[in-house]
Amino acid sequence: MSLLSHLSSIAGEAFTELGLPAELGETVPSQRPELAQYQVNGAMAAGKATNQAPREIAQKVADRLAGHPDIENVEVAGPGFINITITDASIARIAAEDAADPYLGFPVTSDPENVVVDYAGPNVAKAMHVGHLRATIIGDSLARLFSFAGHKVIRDPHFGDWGFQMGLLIAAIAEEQPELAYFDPDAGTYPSESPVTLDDLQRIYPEASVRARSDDDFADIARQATVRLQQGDPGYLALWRHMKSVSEESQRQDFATLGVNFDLWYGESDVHDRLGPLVATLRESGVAEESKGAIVIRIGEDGDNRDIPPLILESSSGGFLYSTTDLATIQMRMEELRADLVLYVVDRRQADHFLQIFRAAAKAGIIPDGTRLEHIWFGTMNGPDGKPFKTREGGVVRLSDVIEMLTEAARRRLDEAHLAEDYPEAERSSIASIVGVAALKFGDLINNRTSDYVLDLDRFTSFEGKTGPYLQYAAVRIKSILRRAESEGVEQGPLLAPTVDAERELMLELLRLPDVVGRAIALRAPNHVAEFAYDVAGRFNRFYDTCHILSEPDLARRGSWLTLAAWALAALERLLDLLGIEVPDRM
RNA sequence: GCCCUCGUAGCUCAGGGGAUAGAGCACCGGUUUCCUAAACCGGGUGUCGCAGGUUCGAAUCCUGCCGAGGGCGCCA
Repeated sequence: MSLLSHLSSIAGEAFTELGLPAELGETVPSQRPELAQYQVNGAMAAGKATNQAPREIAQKVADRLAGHPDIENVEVAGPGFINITITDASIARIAAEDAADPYLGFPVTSDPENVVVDYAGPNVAKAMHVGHLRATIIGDSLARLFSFAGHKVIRDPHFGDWGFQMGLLIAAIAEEQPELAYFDPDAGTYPSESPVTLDDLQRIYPEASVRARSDDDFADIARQATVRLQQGDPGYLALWRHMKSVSEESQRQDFATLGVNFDLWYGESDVHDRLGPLVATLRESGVAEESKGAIVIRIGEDGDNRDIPPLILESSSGGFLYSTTDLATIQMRMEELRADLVLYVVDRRQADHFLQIFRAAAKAGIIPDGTRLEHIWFGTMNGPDGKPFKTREGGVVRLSDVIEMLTEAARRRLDEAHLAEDYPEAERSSIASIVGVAALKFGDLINNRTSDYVLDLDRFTSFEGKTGPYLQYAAVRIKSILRRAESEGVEQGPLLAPTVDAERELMLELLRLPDVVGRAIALRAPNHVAEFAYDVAGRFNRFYDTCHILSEPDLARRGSWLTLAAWALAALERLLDLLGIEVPDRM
């Protein structure tokens, strides 16, 4: 259960008895741990509302709380803070409940929803690069959080495979290699081998993209190619399949390295059959209209503080765009997936795009009441110069290169510190990989989603202090104790009321889990989980230093400590899992 | 030009209208016959960009200004 809601309801009752709203009893962890464990601030707000002295109200509430069996001490301080310390017995009692609960006290929802998480956003012709990193690991963590909370989560990377970028690629390839069968209207059959590699595509696409901006003729050819592809030209489709599959192959590998899995692997092209009918219907109903040769939905509303451009469904050359497929994808997610909530984990720069899409979807009547579409935006990951992370040559940094760099750093750490020297080679390299990925994910997820931050490789590869490996190390230490306990026949016992500070503080920390996870979900903010996991690991490390479990002579105490360690491990592993971080058995 | 986001310790960043604004790194010192030292303990730093406002109370909410980044019709 949530200890804070338990305390809030006790305090709320005290306020109710005074004829005041129960919400005033909201209890939070104390900001002054040397004074108390928890605090209630409602008396000050009540004082204002009822024109009474806040301290008097606080005192009346405190008097009522003082009689509660769970409360050890209650004091009024300052302008009207109510400071609460709970009894060690009640800590142990609630701790025992949470420790035995597979959900660690978190109240799983009784009303599961279908939650679609749209994240990662891989594209044809692009290997995953560091720009995809945040979307991938934030999205993955959010998917894990909603799943833990009991919702039905559908993860879809929403592969970008159907827009103008395809026309650009086809046009550029046609120019470079006009002899290919794909461009011969009479070919009929096409090679089974791709004519291009991912490296080719990564070279061709940026070139074509830049060129189209200044070369109008080329841009026109690319637009026409887009339309021809979308209309089903067999040669273009055959080439498109090759480009799609070489891109996908490398991306799937990167996702596998990161431990990220999807439930669907849909792309823009999968809603292709919906595009024409959707646009036609919207024209008929008057939602969409022609403007400057294109078909658009005007989405401006009264009260807007600026002009918001219309959503373009069909370009003047007749091609469908990103916006069209996105709108059709919403329709598909409503009809086929029955989505109640869709989270778009996409960077901040696309805020206007999603504003347009969401408004258009509402205007088009394709989202039922009660369904929420949310753009979960995040800031940029920058290099040490404060600008988006690039190689020294100015190119994008491949995600696989970053992962490799971190894995190597973890490997060096093992070698230099003479760690794990007697482990088999396969295990050593597995540890290096797990630790490297943890450093990467934690280093990102510890930041507030909405901040830009600097990816400092020195910091990411230090593996000390507030890092992923720090958390893994704490978990590994517990695993080691539990292994030894088992081999020595030492058994876990019932949790006793804590007697030493380090023990009590670890318990109180672990009791926060339900509230922290709930808050992370409500705010769609994995950094709360990351921060909390760090706090738990820190508390455990202090406990580990202070209380030597296996040599404890008091057997009941030893059993209780072992249970506490097992609980801390379960919490750490769960929290790290919510961040998408694995824990090795030893490191 | 309009709009959005951000500005907190030397650096990188947390921070939920509440008390004395916190971590990590860096720097200095200490801890290992004991469950993994990737650990633990101690040491000090702030005009919370600036100026107003709301509030019993503001890093947090509002307004203006300064600075940085981003977005603004057929790219995604």
